[in-house]
Amino acid sequence: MPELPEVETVRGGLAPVLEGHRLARVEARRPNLRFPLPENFVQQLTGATILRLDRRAKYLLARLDREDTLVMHLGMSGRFEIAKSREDRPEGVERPGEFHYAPDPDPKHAHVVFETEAGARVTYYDPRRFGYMSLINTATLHLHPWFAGLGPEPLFEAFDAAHLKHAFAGRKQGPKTLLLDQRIVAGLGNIYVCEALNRARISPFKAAGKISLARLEGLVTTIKDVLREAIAAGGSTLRDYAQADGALGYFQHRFRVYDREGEPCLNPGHKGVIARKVQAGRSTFYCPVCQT
DNA sequence: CTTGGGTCCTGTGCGC
DNA sequence: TGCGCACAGGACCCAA
Repeated sequence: MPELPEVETVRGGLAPVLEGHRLARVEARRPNLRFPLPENFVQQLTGATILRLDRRAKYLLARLDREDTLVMHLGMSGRFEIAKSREDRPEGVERPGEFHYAPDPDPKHAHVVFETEAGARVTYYDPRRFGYMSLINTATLHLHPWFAGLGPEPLFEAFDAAHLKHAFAGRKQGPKTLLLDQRIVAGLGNIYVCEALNRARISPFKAAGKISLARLEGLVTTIKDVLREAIAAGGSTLRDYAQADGALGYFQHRFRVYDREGEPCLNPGHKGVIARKVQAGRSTFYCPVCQT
């Protein structure tokens, strides 16, 4: 799924049509995504104004002029699309508040629909339905199980080598596995962890507790670099991820290891070939030669 | 506490 | 062309 750069890209795409806008109509086309939607989901959201759209880890947070925040997670295959209301209404038809949209291209997986008073329709699609949404009291959001244990944002200063040193201390698992743990750092996923470790030339399998502080400094730098580059590129479009406006991210063209098994390592100075191994149930792509 | 494995759900792409 | 299997961006839960 969408990892931090993709969620950040989605946030940026949705913000112009949602921030400061009132929801005129909300539709839940099924009672559950991964989890049941709140009983009063549609009722709570209808008429609410989205004050601001934020991101924490891989969660999108729509701050409402209500007690609750709309929390959304895209899971593996979640995606938003924005449809603007059509300008070409039939001649003479003037019905304020009634908008016309092009037919939904994928109605089978369109699970939640938001329409603003200004006439933007935001549809949430999620074939695998690993994504989820909920309404959570804003004042106690940080205490909610989804948020209470989250590690620092990787692009914030609090995420540094000292933090990793502490989090990795005594751990025998590889840094690959631990960096996927949202309690250690929040927002990384399989792709960007593989990419960062290759750039830092650190083995995904090395006991994390034995990585020197100096190499952790390098790792922190590459993590921040790869995330910033990916955000600038609009994220990575693999199978079904797209930006909210339908545009495709293009960071996938800059992958150095992810999904490149058998191809040459791009780090200079050697002729290593990218390998794939399953680690903790997930594919790890790495260069066996330069990642030590 | 750490670690590995299974699970949710559906779609796609590959080899035969 | 059809079929079965492996695999997919996440994260929780449980047992050892």
